[in-house]
Amino acid sequence: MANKPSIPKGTRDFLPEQSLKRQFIFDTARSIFQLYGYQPIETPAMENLETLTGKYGDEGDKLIYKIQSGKNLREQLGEEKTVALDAVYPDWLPQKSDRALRYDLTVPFARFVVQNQNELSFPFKRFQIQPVWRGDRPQRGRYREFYQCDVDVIGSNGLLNEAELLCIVSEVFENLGLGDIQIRLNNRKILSGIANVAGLGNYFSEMTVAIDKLDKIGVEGVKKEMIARGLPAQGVKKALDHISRKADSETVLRMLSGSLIGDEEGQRGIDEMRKTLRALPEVVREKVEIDLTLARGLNYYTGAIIEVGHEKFPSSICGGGRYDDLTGIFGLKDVSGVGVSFGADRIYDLMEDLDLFPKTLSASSDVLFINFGEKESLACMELAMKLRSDKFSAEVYPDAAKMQKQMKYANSRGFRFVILIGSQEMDDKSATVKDMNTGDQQSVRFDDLNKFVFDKLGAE
RNA sequence: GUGGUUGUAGCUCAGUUGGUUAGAGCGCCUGAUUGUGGUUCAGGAGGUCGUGGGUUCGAGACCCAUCUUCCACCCCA
Repeated sequence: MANKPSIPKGTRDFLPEQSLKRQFIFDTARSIFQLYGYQPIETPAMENLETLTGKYGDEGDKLIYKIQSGKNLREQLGEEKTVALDAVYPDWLPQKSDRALRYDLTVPFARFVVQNQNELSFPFKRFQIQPVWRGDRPQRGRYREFYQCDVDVIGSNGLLNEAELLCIVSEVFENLGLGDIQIRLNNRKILSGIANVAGLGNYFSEMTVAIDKLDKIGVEGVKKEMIARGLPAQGVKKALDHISRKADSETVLRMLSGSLIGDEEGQRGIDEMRKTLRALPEVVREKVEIDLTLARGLNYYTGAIIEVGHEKFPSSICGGGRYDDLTGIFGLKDVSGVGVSFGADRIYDLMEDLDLFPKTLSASSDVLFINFGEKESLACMELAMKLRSDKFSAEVYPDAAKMQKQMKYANSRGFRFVILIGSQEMDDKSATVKDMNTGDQQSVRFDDLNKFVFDKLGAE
């Protein structure tokens, strides 16, 4: 082998054991999504570049993976003519890119809805479990290729949707064994109201970016950052006074309602928040906390914003919100949506740290037939088929390899039973069945094999 | 994108101020046990020290570049 093969930075291979754990997360999410009536869809890994650009903010745009496609100018013009141009624009000529790998599942979903609107009935509830790509620097919990599990409902303004999504969030994590998460809820309209009242209406995005770091760098840190970004000091102080209030949600909302008098948008936000909370079943409501510092960078959110964190994990493991006009960009007006996205890979890392995956996931097969030669192995093929008809997993070792090698394979793969059928057993029409846990072995008639395995496995 | 960090056997890691032939544990292979794994014992294979340059009589170690790992920032699932 000349050079060791490798994979791109920030991507990973998954061994069977890891893959099973990942499947567990996907399966858990999928079953909850379906329980709430969401339907699966899939979209292509790549989108036209123009579909994605401008949707994620300046920072996001930089992280979109562009795919070189179409004919670049060098090919069109020929090597000779490009030499001069090359000197002036060194990275312009070779790059012609009009496609890109998807950055998330929400924007492609908006595109999907617009494109397929005639086939869908609204409100349309879908889920989607697929990989996305970001040209980020890899770090713990951040990869360049990772899976998102998205649930969205589009074509409905009702706040019952927000409530339902919070229920889903709660149930998915409960089912994964991650009951001790923090679900934080905020509303962009409230933030907007605070900005207006504080006289920071023109600095909305600067303000949100800064206050989002409040739990990390503290009030003073945020103040410094906002002033460094050029916000008027007076407004900064005012805004921070509103935001850094701590109390139970009803009290916070009442106080906010007082301070945002006269600001229509802010009042609407408060009202939405109230209605959302009121719609939550008690078991879910007690897990949701209002966090006025929650901002979220994605600029398409217009109402509720949701984020889920865990104290043992540095970044959010799930997030989402309401977007009033994402489809508008693609030509379909007045269709509002809400959704959340579960970061499967971050959830995986966290669950691995906390040792939360069920032990039974290390799925081992039930039965291995030792291969003693052609004639014997053919009998094994028949018996294996019969075992599988009763849903026992069974394999026949493919080569008549040394016994020791076959037994070692059985051991490392974790088979529960090894079945030996050599010339002796062929004559007797009964198999030697070895229990790999105890080491015991006994003779079982071919006809009684299924029942034997059933009794043994059923007893545990 | 900015700053730092890591890379030695299949895996986890030792390797002194630069100095002969680069080590350990685990795993793997062979045998004790030619129809019995996991335990035990004996033996064995496996490394151009991430890659490419450079300094030096001499580089796994020092310098530069590049790739990769992890971390902080930015941002985010």
